[in-house]
Amino acid sequence: MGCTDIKRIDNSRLRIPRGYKPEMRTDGLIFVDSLLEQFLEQGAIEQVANVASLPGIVGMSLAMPDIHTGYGFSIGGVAAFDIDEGIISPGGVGYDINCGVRLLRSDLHKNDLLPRIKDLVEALYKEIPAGVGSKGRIKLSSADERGLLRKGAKWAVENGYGSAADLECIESGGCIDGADPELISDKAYERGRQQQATLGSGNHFLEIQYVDHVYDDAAASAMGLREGSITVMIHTGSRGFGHQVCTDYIQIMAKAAPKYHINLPDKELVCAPFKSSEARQYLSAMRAAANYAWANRQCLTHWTREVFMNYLSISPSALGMSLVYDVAHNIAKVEEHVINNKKKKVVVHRKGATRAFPPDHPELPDKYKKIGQPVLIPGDMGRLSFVMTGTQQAMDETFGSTCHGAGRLLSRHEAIRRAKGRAIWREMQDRGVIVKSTGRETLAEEMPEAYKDISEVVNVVHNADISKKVASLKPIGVVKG
DNA sequence: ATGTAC
Repeated sequence: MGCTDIKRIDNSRLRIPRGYKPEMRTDGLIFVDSLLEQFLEQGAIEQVANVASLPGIVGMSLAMPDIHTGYGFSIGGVAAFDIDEGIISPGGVGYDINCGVRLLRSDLHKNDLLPRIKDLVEALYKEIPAGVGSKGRIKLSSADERGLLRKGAKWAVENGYGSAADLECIESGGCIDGADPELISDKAYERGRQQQATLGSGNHFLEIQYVDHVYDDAAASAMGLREGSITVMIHTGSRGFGHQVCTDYIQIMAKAAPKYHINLPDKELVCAPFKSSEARQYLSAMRAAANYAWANRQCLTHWTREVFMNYLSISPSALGMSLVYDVAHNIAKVEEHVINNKKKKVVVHRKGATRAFPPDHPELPDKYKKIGQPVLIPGDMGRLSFVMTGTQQAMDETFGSTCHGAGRLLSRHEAIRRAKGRAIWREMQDRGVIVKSTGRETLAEEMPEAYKDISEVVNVVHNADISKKVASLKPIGVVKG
């Protein structure tokens, strides 16, 4: 009827019109089909609308099909703001700054590994520190840590963790410029010093998988993926370090919003004008946390290769474990996008969303110029994960972004309640997945039924053409926090 | 996600 009703545009898109809430400056757009629409939370819709009311928003307030309610901004949200008139908001990035995923391919076949998978998972579990508050194997001095914050994965490679070739296959080369170690609190330094090169907890994991199905031969071949070949996926972020940075800057920005007369529909949306000193400081600290996460995934990669080589008694070349790609799922970046036929710099917030740049984009390494940026989308530990590629449609419609995962279906609490009296590890084993975790509660929170079906989520973004399916990956061994 | 409430 009126211009205040949510309206389905097509099979993949739902519009939240500007009139839905009086303070909205632009429309909201949620990528969901009618199947996933039934799981759409009212709170998440409100959050998309709230983000649409922030100053300087460019284009629409967007959300991906894995949307759910988060801190201020929904998880699965994408929003871009004008450099001159817009804002930056820590809630638009989230607490786990540069939580992200990397995928390693190998020359192993699943048949090489299946008979010995249990011991291999045990071996990985022994070498990869995991769990809440777990401490790392690397002893960092404060000076080391400052270098790491500036250099990210480059620091890891310089210190013997992996090779220079790895860096080419990481978003932003695994090192984002403009990180400032001076803007980090002592508390963050202390947490970060102990936790570098650890997996963490919750939905973070290290997973041994095999390529289940190839949808796009050319793209899969460019990534070195063949049906049956073994891959490893690592999902982790900036641990307590990024959490502390977010906490510190939410406090700082709580004062900034009233100072700059920004009207907030929800106080969790605390932000500051992009050009303000508070915003510049947050951006520099956030970049340090992003680099921390890239170093983290790089160090864990090194140990993963070591465990595989030692366990199988094979050489690096026989293993062939190279990095396919590494993406950030929680980050704010200054990027150039075409808006109304004009190139414009904007600050893109991706919170539970993946960059999905198209073929020929200058930020892509040569080997992916033809196919577009690899997009890595982890599912739950029982079903599948997906590899996709970025598209021009994403560039035109979503600031070069797509979904990031399955999205929770049950709250952690509800999942634990439903898992009472069950042995999730055994249920997983019966499904052909060997799982090793620090605690049974983590397994309960992370059991497959706690998540939406990743295949349904991926179908929406594939059909909307904001990324294209390349391959599905089936888990066979999982290390969890 | 998180020294899962300073």
